[in-house]
Amino acid sequence: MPELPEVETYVRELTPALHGRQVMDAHVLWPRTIAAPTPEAFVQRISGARFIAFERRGKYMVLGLDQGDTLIVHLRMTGHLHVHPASMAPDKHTHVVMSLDDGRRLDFQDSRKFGRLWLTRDPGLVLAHLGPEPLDAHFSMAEWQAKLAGRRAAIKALLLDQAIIAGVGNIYADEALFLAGLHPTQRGGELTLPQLAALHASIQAVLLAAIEKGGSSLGNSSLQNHVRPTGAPGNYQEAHRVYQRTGQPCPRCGYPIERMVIAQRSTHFCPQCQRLG
DNA sequence: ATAAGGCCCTGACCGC
DNA sequence: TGCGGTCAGGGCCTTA
Repeated sequence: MPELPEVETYVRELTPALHGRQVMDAHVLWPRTIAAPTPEAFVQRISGARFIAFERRGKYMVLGLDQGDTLIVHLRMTGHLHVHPASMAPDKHTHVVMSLDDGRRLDFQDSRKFGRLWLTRDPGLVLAHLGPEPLDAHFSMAEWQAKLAGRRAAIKALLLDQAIIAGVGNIYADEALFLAGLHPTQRGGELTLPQLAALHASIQAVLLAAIEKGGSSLGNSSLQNHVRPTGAPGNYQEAHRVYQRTGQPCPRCGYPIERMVIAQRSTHFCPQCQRLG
């Protein structure tokens, strides 16, 4: 559930905490968390490396190190990356710990264990499958149109496809479709030019507004899906118009929000404001 | 090439 | 109170 706005918030807030910090030592407590290289090689190569660059690509954090490696982090559903005092005991869902040269510790914790870390000299290889960045100035209508042309799958499913557009997940797909007034089962390839333009604009608007609020924080306790590096939650969940608001009145017309399943994902929409056709 | 379904995981929640 | 079953969900993998 951390999607583009949540990951962007992470990268922005981790930058001042990690910039110039050196990893002194690392431990892997759940080996499958390390996608590549082997956990042993991961520990060896990250020890001694210094964080010098901080970027986001889609839902990936891309943290550049000074010895040629890049640490790539994907939080998936419930992953967290936090800087703690070294004296603080890691919680039970902590799978990777990295001791820093300032007496603090960078912990990766993830109750669902779906999150992954890569250490690579070629980040482009890990990120090669990703489609355009929705907030990039180069994300044009022409490219958007081309990506969806001929596609017969539901637009909701296509919005979740990271090769079509990078960084949109279940929350922001539902919110963008509502803003654009599009029914989630509409086939992607059958959208008209005005509909494509409305969706293109809605995706950008909803992502920017969510970044402004530090992302959306949902769930509770150990299933909290997004807590900022500072420990604060995001606030955008209060602005959700349809996501997880089944039965509540549509903010535009008052009709109850409905829920359906598309591509095995719960989908929330207003049947009045988002009509097929 | 595209689409659809399974899988990885575990905490929350429900019914008994 | 406790137990078993079901669900959620991103993205990779397999199958059609």
